[in-house]
Amino acid sequence: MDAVAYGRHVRTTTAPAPPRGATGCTGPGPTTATPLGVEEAHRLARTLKALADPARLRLLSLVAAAEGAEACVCDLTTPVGLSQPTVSHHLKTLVEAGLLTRERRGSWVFYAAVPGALDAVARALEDRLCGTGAP
Amino acid sequence: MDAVAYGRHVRTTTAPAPPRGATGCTGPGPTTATPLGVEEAHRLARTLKALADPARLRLLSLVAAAEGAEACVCDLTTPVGLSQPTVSHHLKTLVEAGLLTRERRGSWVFYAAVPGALDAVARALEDRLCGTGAP
DNA sequence: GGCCGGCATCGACCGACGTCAACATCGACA
DNA sequence: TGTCGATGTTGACGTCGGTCGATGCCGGCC
Repeated sequence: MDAVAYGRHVRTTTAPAPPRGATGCTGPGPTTATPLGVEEAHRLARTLKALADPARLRLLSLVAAAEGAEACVCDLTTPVGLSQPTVSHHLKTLVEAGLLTRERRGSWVFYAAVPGALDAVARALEDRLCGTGAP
Repeated sequence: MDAVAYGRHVRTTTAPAPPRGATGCTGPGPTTATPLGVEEAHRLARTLKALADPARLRLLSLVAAAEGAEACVCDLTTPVGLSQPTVSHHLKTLVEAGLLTRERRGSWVFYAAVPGALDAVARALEDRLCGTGAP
Protein backbone atom coordinates (compact mmCIF):
# COMPACT_ATOMS: atom_id res chain seq x y z
CA MET A 1 0.00 0.00 0.00
CA ASP A 2 1.05 3.46 -0.64
CA ALA A 3 -1.66 5.66 0.82
CA VAL A 4 -0.41 5.73 4.37
CA ALA A 5 -2.61 7.32 6.99
CA TYR A 6 -1.10 10.76 7.58
CA GLY A 7 -3.34 11.51 10.46
CA ARG A 8 -5.93 12.95 8.10
CA HIS A 9 -6.17 13.66 4.41
CA VAL A 10 -6.06 9.99 3.50
CA ARG A 11 -6.23 9.88 -0.24
CA THR A 12 -5.12 7.47 -2.91
CA THR A 13 -2.44 9.84 -4.13
CA THR A 14 1.16 8.95 -4.70
CA ALA A 15 2.47 9.63 -1.24
CA PRO A 16 5.64 7.67 -0.46
CA ALA A 17 6.31 6.55 3.05
CA PRO A 18 7.82 9.30 5.21
CA PRO A 19 11.45 8.91 6.32
CA ARG A 20 10.40 8.23 9.91
CA GLY A 21 12.77 7.50 12.75
CA ALA A 22 13.75 11.13 13.29
CA THR A 23 11.78 13.24 15.69
CA GLY A 24 13.41 16.48 14.68
CA CYS A 25 16.17 16.46 17.25
CA THR A 26 19.28 14.38 17.49
CA GLY A 27 17.97 11.36 19.31
CA PRO A 28 15.83 9.03 17.17
CA GLY A 29 13.26 8.80 19.90
CA PRO A 30 9.94 7.05 19.54
CA THR A 31 7.76 10.06 18.72
CA THR A 32 6.71 10.96 22.22
CA ALA A 33 3.84 13.44 22.13
CA THR A 34 4.76 17.05 23.01
CA PRO A 35 1.65 19.22 23.00
CA LEU A 36 3.13 22.43 24.45
CA GLY A 37 0.04 24.20 25.73
CA VAL A 38 -0.90 27.76 24.95
CA GLU A 39 0.17 29.17 28.31
CA GLU A 40 3.49 27.36 28.34
CA ALA A 41 4.17 28.57 24.80
CA HIS A 42 3.52 32.15 25.87
CA ARG A 43 5.84 31.89 28.86
CA LEU A 44 8.68 30.34 26.87
CA ALA A 45 8.18 32.87 24.07
CA ARG A 46 8.40 35.74 26.54
CA THR A 47 11.76 34.52 27.81
CA LEU A 48 13.03 33.88 24.29
CA LYS A 49 11.89 37.34 23.22
CA ALA A 50 14.08 38.79 25.93
CA LEU A 51 17.00 36.83 24.48
CA ALA A 52 16.23 37.58 20.83
CA ASP A 53 18.20 40.81 20.61
CA PRO A 54 21.87 41.20 19.72
CA ALA A 55 22.42 43.92 22.31
CA ARG A 56 20.91 41.84 25.11
CA LEU A 57 22.86 38.76 24.08
CA ARG A 58 26.08 40.74 24.20
CA LEU A 59 25.11 42.23 27.54
CA LEU A 60 24.50 38.77 28.94
CA SER A 61 27.85 37.50 27.70
CA LEU A 62 29.61 40.58 29.01
CA VAL A 63 28.12 40.11 32.45
CA ALA A 64 28.92 36.41 32.47
CA ALA A 65 32.50 37.04 31.36
CA ALA A 66 33.11 39.86 33.84
CA GLU A 67 35.04 39.39 37.05
CA GLY A 68 32.81 37.80 39.61
CA ALA A 69 30.19 37.29 36.90
CA GLU A 70 28.77 40.73 37.55
CA ALA A 71 29.07 44.17 36.03
CA CYS A 72 27.65 47.67 36.43
CA VAL A 73 26.07 49.81 33.72
CA CYS A 74 29.11 52.02 33.25
CA ASP A 75 31.13 48.93 32.33
CA LEU A 76 28.63 47.83 29.68
CA THR A 77 27.72 50.96 27.75
CA THR A 78 31.05 51.27 25.95
CA PRO A 79 31.43 47.63 24.82
CA VAL A 80 27.93 47.42 23.33
CA GLY A 81 28.15 50.87 21.76
CA LEU A 82 24.76 52.08 22.94
CA SER A 83 23.63 55.00 25.05
CA GLN A 84 23.26 54.58 28.78
CA PRO A 85 19.43 54.79 28.81
CA THR A 86 19.24 52.14 26.12
CA VAL A 87 21.55 49.82 28.04
CA SER A 88 19.52 50.41 31.19
CA HIS A 89 16.36 49.57 29.30
CA HIS A 90 17.82 46.31 28.00
CA LEU A 91 19.08 45.35 31.44
CA LYS A 92 15.64 45.96 32.88
CA THR A 93 14.18 43.68 30.23
CA LEU A 94 16.65 40.95 31.16
CA VAL A 95 15.90 41.35 34.86
CA GLU A 96 12.16 41.13 34.26
CA ALA A 97 12.75 37.98 32.20
CA GLY A 98 14.52 36.39 35.17
CA LEU A 99 17.88 36.22 33.44
CA LEU A 100 19.71 38.85 35.50
CA THR A 101 19.67 40.06 39.06
CA ARG A 102 20.01 43.67 40.13
CA GLU A 103 21.89 44.72 43.23
CA ARG A 104 22.75 48.23 44.33
CA ARG A 105 26.16 48.69 45.94
CA GLY A 106 27.12 52.22 46.73
CA SER A 107 26.64 54.49 43.77
CA TRP A 108 26.67 51.65 41.28
CA VAL A 109 24.19 48.98 40.36
CA PHE A 110 25.63 45.58 39.66
CA TYR A 111 23.96 43.08 37.39
CA ALA A 112 24.67 39.37 37.66
CA ALA A 113 23.42 36.37 35.72
CA VAL A 114 20.81 34.20 37.43
CA PRO A 115 22.35 30.74 37.95
CA GLY A 116 20.57 28.09 35.92
CA ALA A 117 18.26 30.45 34.06
CA LEU A 118 19.87 29.90 30.69
CA ASP A 119 20.12 26.19 31.37
CA ALA A 120 16.39 26.12 32.01
CA VAL A 121 15.69 27.82 28.69
CA ALA A 122 18.03 25.49 26.83
CA ARG A 123 16.50 22.44 28.47
CA ALA A 124 12.99 23.68 27.70
CA LEU A 125 13.90 23.98 24.05
CA GLU A 126 15.21 20.43 23.93
CA ASP A 127 12.66 18.76 26.18
CA ARG A 128 9.49 20.48 25.06
CA LEU A 129 10.10 21.01 21.39
CA CYS A 130 11.81 17.79 20.49
CA GLY A 131 9.62 14.79 20.04
CA THR A 132 11.40 12.76 22.69
CA GLY A 133 12.77 13.05 26.16
CA ALA A 134 14.90 9.92 26.39
CA PRO A 135 14.98 6.82 24.23
CA MET B 1 43.03 46.82 50.56
CA ASP B 2 39.39 46.19 50.05
CA ALA B 3 38.62 48.37 47.06
CA VAL B 4 38.92 45.55 44.57
CA ALA B 5 39.51 46.47 40.97
CA TYR B 6 36.12 46.06 39.28
CA GLY B 7 37.63 46.51 35.87
CA ARG B 8 37.26 50.29 36.31
CA HIS B 9 35.72 52.70 38.79
CA VAL B 10 38.25 51.90 41.47
CA ARG B 11 37.32 54.00 44.39
CA THR B 12 37.74 53.78 48.13
CA THR B 13 34.02 53.24 48.57
CA THR B 14 32.44 50.54 50.67
CA ALA B 15 32.38 47.83 48.07
CA PRO B 16 32.36 44.38 49.70
CA ALA B 17 33.93 41.48 47.90
CA PRO B 18 31.61 40.02 45.27
CA PRO B 19 30.17 36.56 45.93
CA ARG B 20 32.38 35.00 43.22
CA GLY B 21 32.44 31.37 42.31
CA ALA B 22 29.29 31.54 40.18
CA THR B 23 29.59 32.36 36.52
CA GLY B 24 25.87 32.72 36.01
CA CYS B 25 25.13 29.19 34.97
CA THR B 26 24.99 26.01 36.98
CA GLY B 27 28.63 25.02 36.93
CA PRO B 28 30.89 27.09 39.21
CA GLY B 29 33.43 27.43 36.47
CA PRO B 30 36.50 29.60 36.70
CA THR B 31 35.22 32.67 34.84
CA THR B 32 36.20 31.73 31.34
CA ALA B 33 35.98 34.73 29.04
CA THR B 34 33.05 34.69 26.59
CA PRO B 35 33.17 37.75 24.36
CA LEU B 36 30.36 36.88 21.87
CA GLY B 37 31.22 39.05 18.89
CA VAL B 38 28.80 41.38 17.14
CA GLU B 39 28.22 39.14 14.16
CA GLU B 40 27.71 36.03 16.23
CA ALA B 41 25.26 37.90 18.43
CA HIS B 42 23.27 38.95 15.38
CA ARG B 43 23.13 35.41 14.03
CA LEU B 44 22.04 33.90 17.33
CA ALA B 45 19.50 36.66 17.85
CA ARG B 46 17.99 36.01 14.42
CA THR B 47 17.43 32.36 15.26
CA LEU B 48 16.06 33.19 18.69
CA LYS B 49 13.74 35.77 17.17
CA ALA B 50 12.27 33.03 15.01
CA LEU B 51 11.63 31.02 18.17
CA ALA B 52 10.32 33.91 20.25
CA ASP B 53 6.68 33.61 19.25
CA PRO B 54 3.99 31.45 20.88
CA ALA B 55 2.48 30.47 17.56
CA ARG B 56 5.80 29.34 16.13
CA LEU B 57 6.69 27.43 19.28
CA ARG B 58 3.41 25.60 19.10
CA LEU B 59 3.91 24.91 15.41
CA LEU B 60 7.33 23.43 16.11
CA SER B 61 5.98 21.20 18.86
CA LEU B 62 3.06 20.14 16.69
CA VAL B 63 5.38 19.17 13.85
CA ALA B 64 7.72 17.33 16.20
CA ALA B 65 4.85 15.47 17.83
CA ALA B 66 3.15 14.53 14.56
CA GLU B 67 3.46 11.10 13.00
CA GLY B 68 6.77 10.81 11.22
CA ALA B 69 7.78 14.15 12.74
CA GLU B 70 6.20 15.98 9.82
CA ALA B 71 2.92 17.75 9.12
CA CYS B 72 1.22 19.73 6.38
CA VAL B 73 -0.36 23.16 6.71
CA CYS B 74 -3.90 21.85 6.79
CA ASP B 75 -3.04 19.84 9.90
CA LEU B 76 -1.63 22.87 11.72
CA THR B 77 -4.12 25.68 11.13
CA THR B 78 -6.82 24.27 13.38
CA PRO B 79 -4.65 23.43 16.44
CA VAL B 80 -2.99 26.84 16.56
CA GLY B 81 -6.23 28.68 15.87
CA LEU B 82 -4.83 30.98 13.19
CA SER B 83 -5.71 31.61 9.59
CA GLN B 84 -3.99 29.67 6.83
CA PRO B 85 -1.97 32.64 5.51
CA THR B 86 -0.71 33.39 9.00
CA VAL B 87 0.35 29.80 9.57
CA SER B 88 2.06 29.76 6.19
CA HIS B 89 3.91 32.93 7.11
CA HIS B 90 5.12 31.48 10.40
CA LEU B 91 6.24 28.28 8.73
CA LYS B 92 8.20 30.27 6.18
CA THR B 93 9.90 32.12 9.03
CA LEU B 94 10.87 28.83 10.66
CA VAL B 95 12.19 27.43 7.39
CA GLU B 96 14.28 30.54 6.77
CA ALA B 97 15.67 30.21 10.29
CA GLY B 98 16.82 26.67 9.50
CA LEU B 99 14.49 25.05 12.01
CA LEU B 100 12.11 23.38 9.55
CA THR B 101 12.38 21.79 6.13
CA ARG B 102 9.79 22.13 3.39
CA GLU B 103 8.93 19.30 1.02
CA ARG B 104 6.14 19.17 -1.53
CA ARG B 105 4.42 15.80 -1.91
CA GLY B 106 1.45 15.76 -4.23
CA SER B 107 -0.98 18.48 -3.37
CA TRP B 108 0.36 18.97 0.12
CA VAL B 109 3.47 20.56 1.54
CA PHE B 110 5.02 18.76 4.46
CA TYR B 111 7.12 20.49 7.08
CA ALA B 112 9.60 18.59 9.21
CA ALA B 113 11.95 19.64 11.99
CA VAL B 114 15.64 19.92 11.09
CA PRO B 115 17.53 17.35 13.19
CA GLY B 116 19.89 18.98 15.62
CA ALA B 117 18.82 22.54 14.92
CA LEU B 118 17.23 23.07 18.34
CA ASP B 119 20.11 21.30 20.02
CA ALA B 120 22.51 23.72 18.35
CA VAL B 121 20.53 26.69 19.67
CA ALA B 122 20.36 25.24 23.14
CA ARG B 123 24.07 24.49 23.16
CA ALA B 124 24.88 27.96 21.89
CA LEU B 125 22.95 29.46 24.79
CA GLU B 126 24.85 27.39 27.31
CA ASP B 127 28.30 27.49 25.74
CA ARG B 128 28.41 31.10 24.54
CA LEU B 129 26.46 32.88 27.24
CA CYS B 130 27.64 31.05 30.31
CA GLY B 131 31.02 31.98 31.63
CA THR B 132 32.33 28.44 31.53
CA GLY B 133 32.39 25.43 29.32
CA ALA B 134 33.57 22.80 31.81
CA PRO B 135 34.86 23.08 35.36
C1' DG C 1 -9.51 20.74 -20.98
C1' DG C 2 -11.97 22.36 -17.14
C1' DC C 3 -12.65 22.29 -12.33
C1' DC C 4 -11.29 22.01 -7.51
C1' DG C 5 -8.48 22.04 -3.36
C1' DG C 6 -4.11 23.14 -0.89
C1' DC C 7 -0.75 26.62 -0.35
C1' DA C 8 1.96 31.01 -1.08
C1' DT C 9 1.96 35.88 -1.85
C1' DC C 10 0.21 40.75 -1.60
C1' DG C 11 -1.51 44.70 0.56
C1' DA C 12 -2.99 46.76 4.61
C1' DC C 13 -3.71 47.60 9.50
C1' DC C 14 -2.17 47.99 14.15
C1' DG C 15 0.43 47.07 18.09
C1' DA C 16 5.06 46.24 19.98
C1' DC C 17 9.91 47.23 20.11
C1' DG C 18 14.63 49.56 19.88
C1' DT C 19 16.70 53.89 20.26
C1' DC C 20 17.79 58.41 21.85
C1' DA C 21 17.58 63.23 24.19
C1' DA C 22 16.03 65.36 28.18
C1' DC C 23 14.87 65.17 32.81
C1' DA C 24 14.32 63.09 37.50
C1' DT C 25 16.38 60.33 41.37
C1' DC C 26 19.54 58.56 44.51
C1' DG C 27 23.78 58.07 47.04
C1' DA C 28 28.51 59.72 48.15
C1' DC C 29 31.64 63.21 49.30
C1' DA C 30 33.59 67.73 50.67
C1' DT D 1 24.10 71.03 53.22
C1' DG D 2 25.28 71.55 48.54
C1' DT D 3 27.35 69.53 44.59
C1' DC D 4 28.60 65.82 41.54
C1' DG D 5 28.39 61.44 39.34
C1' DA D 6 25.86 57.13 38.30
C1' DT D 7 21.46 55.37 37.16
C1' DG D 8 16.44 55.05 36.08
C1' DT D 9 12.37 57.09 33.88
C1' DT D 10 9.63 59.64 30.42
C1' DG D 11 8.22 61.02 25.91
C1' DA D 12 8.78 60.72 21.14
C1' DC D 13 10.03 58.74 16.79
C1' DG D 14 10.92 55.33 13.33
C1' DT D 15 10.83 50.56 12.27
C1' DC D 16 9.64 45.84 12.61
C1' DG D 17 6.43 42.09 13.21
C1' DG D 18 1.86 39.53 13.66
C1' DT D 19 -2.57 39.10 11.68
C1' DC D 20 -6.11 38.88 8.23
C1' DG D 21 -8.84 39.14 3.66
C1' DA D 22 -8.28 38.77 -1.10
C1' DT D 23 -5.94 36.93 -4.83
C1' DG D 24 -2.74 34.06 -7.60
C1' DC D 25 -0.19 29.70 -8.44
C1' DC D 26 0.28 24.78 -8.73
C1' DG D 27 -0.87 20.03 -8.83
C1' DG D 28 -4.59 16.31 -9.03
C1' DC D 29 -9.07 14.71 -10.50
C1' DC D 30 -13.11 14.20 -13.48
